[in-house]
Amino acid sequence: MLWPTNLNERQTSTMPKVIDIISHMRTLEGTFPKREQLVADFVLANLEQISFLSQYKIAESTKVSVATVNRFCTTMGCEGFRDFQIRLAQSVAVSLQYLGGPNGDRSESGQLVTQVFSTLVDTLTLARSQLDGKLIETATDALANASRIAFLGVGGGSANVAREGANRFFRLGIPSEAHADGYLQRMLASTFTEGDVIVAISSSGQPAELLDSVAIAKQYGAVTISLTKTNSDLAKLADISIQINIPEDQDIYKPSASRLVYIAIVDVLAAGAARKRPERVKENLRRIRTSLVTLSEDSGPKPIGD
Amino acid sequence: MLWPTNLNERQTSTMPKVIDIISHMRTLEGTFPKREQLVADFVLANLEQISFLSQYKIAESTKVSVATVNRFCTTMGCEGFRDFQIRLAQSVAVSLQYLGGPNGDRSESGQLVTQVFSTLVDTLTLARSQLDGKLIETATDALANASRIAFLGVGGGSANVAREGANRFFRLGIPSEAHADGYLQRMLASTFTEGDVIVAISSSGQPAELLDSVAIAKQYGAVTISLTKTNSDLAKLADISIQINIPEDQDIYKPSASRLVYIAIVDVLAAGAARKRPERVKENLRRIRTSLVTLSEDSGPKPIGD
DNA sequence: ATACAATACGTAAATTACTTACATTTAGGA
DNA sequence: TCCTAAATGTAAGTAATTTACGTATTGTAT
Repeated sequence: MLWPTNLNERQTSTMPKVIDIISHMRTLEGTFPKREQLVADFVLANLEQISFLSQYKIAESTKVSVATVNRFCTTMGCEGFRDFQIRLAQSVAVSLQYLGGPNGDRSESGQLVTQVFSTLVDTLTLARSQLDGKLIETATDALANASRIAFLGVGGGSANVAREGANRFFRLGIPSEAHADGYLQRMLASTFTEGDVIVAISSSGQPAELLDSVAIAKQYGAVTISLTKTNSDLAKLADISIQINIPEDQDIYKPSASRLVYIAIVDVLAAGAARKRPERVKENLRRIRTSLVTLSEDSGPKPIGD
Repeated sequence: MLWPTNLNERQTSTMPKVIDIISHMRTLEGTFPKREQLVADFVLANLEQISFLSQYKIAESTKVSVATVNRFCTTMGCEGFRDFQIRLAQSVAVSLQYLGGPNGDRSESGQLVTQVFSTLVDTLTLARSQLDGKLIETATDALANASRIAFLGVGGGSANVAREGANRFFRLGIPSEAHADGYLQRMLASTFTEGDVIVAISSSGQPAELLDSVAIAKQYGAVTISLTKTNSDLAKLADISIQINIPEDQDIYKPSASRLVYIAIVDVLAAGAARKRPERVKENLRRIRTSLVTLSEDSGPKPIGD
């Protein structure tokens, strides 16, 4: 536990609520009042330093009043600035643990790399906390027993995730395809029936072609799984909905981390399904590996399918 | 003084990543003055709480004066109580990391999720440590100024990474395409010339079509960037080689994390290139966003391209 | 459009916490 | 025993945080 466990009533009053304050901050991103948002931005941009600064310094740097900085802390669910400072220090320490800390690379590019990677790690952490084991269990069960699977996605990002899905699952010996075209999706959906599984992927959860396809497939008895935003239309429609709530970064120069999270979840599903049908998987992977060996002489263990 | 004290030094000097103040305290055990030793004992006995207590409370509990508590902090090599508190919080957070957090989800699926995600995070960390800022700088420079870019990949995984690349870069206003077919790749490569950039992606770094394509494009004056295994043929061939050494997991049930790392690196490149041409990027993203708005009524900030 | 309510924000006072200076005590050695 | 230096506590001084309150801004219902 990161929080005081005895000594005074700290413990009984307002305790663990916030597990990882950095993720929490990203979650709240955009919901802050204007000036507090400035503080949030500054904090995120100076994670490592914040804990060693005073409220006053932060107020100065962000051009807001000290009180606003303080309010920002309470908005974050902390007791006050002090409390916030400590919790942030802990979160940062944990993150640095993963990222190798303030290593020598202070160049602009080095910072860029760090920034992108830490966002990814943070986002992965955030997503992981939203995944329910039971739900994954249900989903992998359906997938492992599917007679065929279609991964549907619309738009660059989701379409690629869909391809990844197909790419993973056909290796398990389950006929799998990915489609990004709305008409094809609907047509395909209408051919799906009992024993088949549709996986609809969308970070917005709104595209009409996906909603239609899922509805159609459902009607004919196929199992529908969605991988999408919490409470979106798509999430409500599918039989099994893996719902993830990821704050999209407001920095338009920074690629969104959500695709990566989706791919990670697809990985989880594939790994889970693989465990449920070990013999077939082994045999299939062996065959695939064999087919690749002829393509290059080097015969060491290598990633399957580049 | 053990650690750098002010902010500027903090950044430049080689500070230990995570200062382990706890073991430092244990090292000094016994060398403290009598009353300070009392403080040390108390701190070690209440590690998790200390950071949320005030000097007064500690002085009270240990029956020493506030000044002694403060002196204890300076003998520990800290600036003062504040500094000590933060550092201790960080050490404690890191220690607790290893002891397995409040991971409620002990189901088999929950563990599966944890396993996949932590593998990913570990792999990302590993990759991050192998990335050189200067190289990224060179690569983003070339990309940002490219008149067109082709992302080439072979096989399911790399081909998808290539698509991701194209998907990212066309948003920046740079004509970008992705190809997975060996013949197309070679044909395309022969049309590339000065000002154009080829990005060849392969986790093995051996596919002949990639090697050929890179060689051809190079010959006609295009810049070639590779994203591949350290010291592979492809890495040796390309002008700018981003080399990553990732141990492929032997657990065949566990999807390989390398694709994810490659995508992360593509993200870095895209983010870096975006920063180098801010105006064009902003305008392009605005246009894309606008084009999407008509597709769904919700107009809040959303990921671009689902 | 207007007025009312709610939220957001800054100023300044109040409080709390931390630091330092100095006086007193203690311990060890000549 | 006396002297010195280190150790400790007291209390003053300083810095930082929190709270209270008034103004401005935003949103909403009439």
